[in-house]
Amino acid sequence: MARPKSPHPTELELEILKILWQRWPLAVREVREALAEAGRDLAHTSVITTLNVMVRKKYLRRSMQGNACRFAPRISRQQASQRMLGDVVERVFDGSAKAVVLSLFDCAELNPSELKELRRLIDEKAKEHKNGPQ
Amino acid sequence: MARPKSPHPTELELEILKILWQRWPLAVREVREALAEAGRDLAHTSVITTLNVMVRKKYLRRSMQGNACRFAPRISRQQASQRMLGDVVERVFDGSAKAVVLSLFDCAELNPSELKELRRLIDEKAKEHKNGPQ
DNA sequence: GTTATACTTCTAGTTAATTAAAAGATTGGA
DNA sequence: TCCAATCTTTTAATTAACTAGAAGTATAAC
Repeated sequence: MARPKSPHPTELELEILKILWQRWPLAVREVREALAEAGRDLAHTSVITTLNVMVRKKYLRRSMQGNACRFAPRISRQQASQRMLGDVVERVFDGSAKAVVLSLFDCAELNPSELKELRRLIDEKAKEHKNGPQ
Repeated sequence: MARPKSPHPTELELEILKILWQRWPLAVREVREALAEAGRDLAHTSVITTLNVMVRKKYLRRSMQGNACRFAPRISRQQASQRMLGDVVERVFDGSAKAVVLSLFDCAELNPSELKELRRLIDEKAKEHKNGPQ
């Protein structure tokens, strides 16, 4: 076997998805401009190549508008985030949500109001559990 | 620019780190056996190559025992996990711990006792905040 | 002393990811 | 009509990751 392909959007692919999650469908030129604004200055052809790869991977959908292509996301932000987090939870933390939260305390500096917010989220989830998932 | 190198241990590298976090230092043969037990059956030379790459990347330390090499981790499990999670938090969730926890609810099925445990963790963290970090 | 064993280093082949030049196609104006 | 602009497709170069054969070295066995 050789280099295995990433099961998730790569760095550049994620940048592109973030752009398209905000606004779609976009022409290549528009994607390129947004990337440049985000500090990623690529040749037009580089952007096309990457977009077409992402279509092959089913991250994007491609449609034609005249002679130009337009691209739209095929996976939602929630879907992608959840899969990427789930992968880290499994692979790195062996599935332990507790370990994740503990690590989160260290890597994201949380102020008291954010902690309060988190507790509220958990209480809500616990209540939902008691009443059965809707 | 070409393919950028991963800022984190790759899949295989993480598998190896997990083995060495449990028990170290290990000879190549021992690492190979542990990998095989985990379902990853590699040639002896493949294991050496990877281990040496990991030394170059400073993930491992190499020492000699007679004519054989022995390898030990140079980064802790906590360090690695935190960096990998932190990266996902930044890149995927734009730094929002709240979004991470919400996603965690969906990707890790949490039973009521686990939720209770999580709340305890948060309360503890909040208290620590009130008293100032030690 | 030669041979088998156990280890290493060296070399190299494969695919994914990133980048972009070269070339081809279409359209709109001068 | 032909040229310029604007797209695309095709081709290809580079590096990381993964894998392992070939060859070299040293130790142990007979």
